[in-house]
Amino acid sequence: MILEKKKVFLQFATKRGLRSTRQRDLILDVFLSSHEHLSVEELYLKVKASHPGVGQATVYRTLKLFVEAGLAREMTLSDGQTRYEHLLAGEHHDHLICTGCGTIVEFEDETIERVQDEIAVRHGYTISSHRLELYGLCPACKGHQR
Amino acid sequence: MILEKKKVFLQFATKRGLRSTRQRDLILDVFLSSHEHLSVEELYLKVKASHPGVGQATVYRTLKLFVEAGLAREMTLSDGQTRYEHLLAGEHHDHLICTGCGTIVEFEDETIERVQDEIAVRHGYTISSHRLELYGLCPACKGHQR
DNA sequence: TTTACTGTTGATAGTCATTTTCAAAGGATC
DNA sequence: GATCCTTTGAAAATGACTATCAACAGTAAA
Repeated sequence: MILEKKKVFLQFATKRGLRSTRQRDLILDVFLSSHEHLSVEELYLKVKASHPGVGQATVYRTLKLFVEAGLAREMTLSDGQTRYEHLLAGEHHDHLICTGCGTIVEFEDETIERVQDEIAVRHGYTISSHRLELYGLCPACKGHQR
Repeated sequence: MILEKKKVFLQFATKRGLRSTRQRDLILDVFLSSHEHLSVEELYLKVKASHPGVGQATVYRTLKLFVEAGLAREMTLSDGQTRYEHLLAGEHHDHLICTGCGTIVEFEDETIERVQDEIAVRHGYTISSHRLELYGLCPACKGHQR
């Protein structure tokens, strides 16, 4: 699974004439081995923890490459930080975000996808992507409420 | 309709002990008379066109007041600019955004709203708001494609 | 209407995330 | 290993937005 993705990036790099460097390998490892929706800063800190020499500009640059390679998806929530999440081939999912603790749950719903297509057709649009975020309180945070 | 909204703002201002100033009246006029999804910068330019003395900090501040007054909604697309759109009482709508020319179409769909609620319940969440954006090419831009 | 009080404004400096710049370092190819 | 040219790290630059603060202007009482 991780190997699979490494191969994808390798192929992408080859096709684009990119060089293979320690930094890119390292950042890819850290990215692939984390399952959260990491912000660039968080990822940078993780990388720096094991390899202090890596600059954050490199992390920014490399994450953009992952997006181009189809390995990652950029997501901008309303907190002003760009996050990157794993993207499995052909997969689409949306997010349920807790406004209390920030927990993000992923979900997928076929009905919504279908209705979206209908709406697009009705307006003559051809959809290339979409973004759906539901904001609210998760079970735990509801409990803590006064 | 516009008068109605002005009254809403007036009431809000009174309740909050805000003073009525030329700048706020002006910015409200410009905001209410534009039907697009304006970014702060765009609105600032419109305001400045007729009244060059107004500072952009005031535009930023005033738009936030409109949100608090329930007249406007903040929306952040992926272009890094905050936009403000009109908000009618109790109304919810989503956006269809052309990746070619940036045109934004609003739509509302009851099925999607209902499915969203179901999903939230399934995960034990209580939804307070949501955001749905569909990105794609509008009919005009599809035509221009090579 | 004048005065005194206090909210508001505009200019500017500050912040924060992200991008650009550029010299030095390091892959890749011969 | 020499050469070429991409990549890197540090720091400066950018862009959107926010905070600061002295000057200004509503407002309500005198």
